[in-house]
Amino acid sequence: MAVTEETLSIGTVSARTGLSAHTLRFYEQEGLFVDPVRRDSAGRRMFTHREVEWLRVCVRLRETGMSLPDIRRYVELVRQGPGTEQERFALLRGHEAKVRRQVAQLQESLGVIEAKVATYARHLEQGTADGLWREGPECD
Amino acid sequence: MAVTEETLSIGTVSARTGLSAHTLRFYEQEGLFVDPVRRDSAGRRMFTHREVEWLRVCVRLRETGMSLPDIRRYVELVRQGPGTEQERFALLRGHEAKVRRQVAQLQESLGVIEAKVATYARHLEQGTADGLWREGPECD
DNA sequence: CTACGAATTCGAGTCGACTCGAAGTCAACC
DNA sequence: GGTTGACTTCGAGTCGACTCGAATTCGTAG
Repeated sequence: MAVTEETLSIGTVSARTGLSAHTLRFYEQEGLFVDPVRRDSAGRRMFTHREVEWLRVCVRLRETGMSLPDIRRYVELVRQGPGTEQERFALLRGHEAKVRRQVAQLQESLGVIEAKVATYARHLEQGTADGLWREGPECD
Repeated sequence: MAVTEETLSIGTVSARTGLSAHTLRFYEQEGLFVDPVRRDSAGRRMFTHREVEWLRVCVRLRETGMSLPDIRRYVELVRQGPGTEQERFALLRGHEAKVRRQVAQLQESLGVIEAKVATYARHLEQGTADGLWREGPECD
C-alpha cells in the first residue's frame, strides 16, 4: 500500500472537518494534536490525512459534550505511547456511558415535549384550544 | 374538585424543580412566567403548583437546548391568551423536530465512539494494543 | 428581646469554547 | 512588480446561562 505523504492546508482541513481555521489553530494551541503540527517553509501548517481523521473523531467527541481538557487528557495518553491503553480505554468507555445517559435523558425530555405537542394537536383539532392558555395538569 | 391555593416558597420550589433559588429569580427576571409572581406581605415570592408544573416543562425545554429567549417567546404567546395557539403549536413542533435531530446526531456520534471502544476492546483482548498509539484508518 | 434562617435586591463575576480583528508575511499569477 | 488571497501570530471580545456575594429585611423560636 502506498504511503500518502500528501499534506493539507488549514483551509482544506477546515473544509473537510467543518471546523474553522480559527478553531483548528485554537485546537493546536490547546494541545489536541498528538504530534506537533508540521509547517512548510513559510510557517504554514501542513496537516496529514491522519490528523484529519483524528479531527473527525474530535468533532464527534465535542458533539457529545466531551470537554477540550478531557480530549487533551486522552491525547496525552496517546502521546505517552504503549502502556496507556487501559487508561485510554477506560476514558472512552466512561464517555460512551455518559453519552448513553445523555441520549436517554434527551429522549425522556422529548417524550414530555411530544405529549405537549399532542395536547395542542388534539385541542386544535377539536376546536377546544381556548382552554390552552395556561399551563398545568388541568390543561392536559 | 378542590382549588388548591397553597403557595410555595422559593426554597420549596427550588427543591421540587432542581433549579436553584438564584435561577428561579433569574427566570422571573427573564420573563419566563406568564403571570407576575405573587409576593407575601414581606415581599417574598409565593409560587403556585401551576408554576411548578410550568417550571418542570421549562427544565425539559432547557435540557433539550431551547434558549431562554425562545421559551420567553412561547410565554409571551400564552400571555396573549386565546388566538395564539397555532403559533405556540408551531413553536413546540419546531422544537420537537430539533430535538429529534439532536437525538439522531448524538446516536450517530455514539456509534463512532462505540466503534473506537470496540477497537480498543479487541486489541486489548488480543494483546495487540501496542499498535494503537496513533489514530487513523489503519488503527481500526 | 435577640438570634436565626430564609428571604430580598442588585450588580458583578464565571465558564467554556470559540470568534474576531489587526498587522504582518509569503507565493503565485497577471 | 504589484495585487491577491491564504496564511501567520497575538490578544481581546462574545455569548448564554447561570452563579455568587454583599447588604438588608422579615417572621418565628427560644
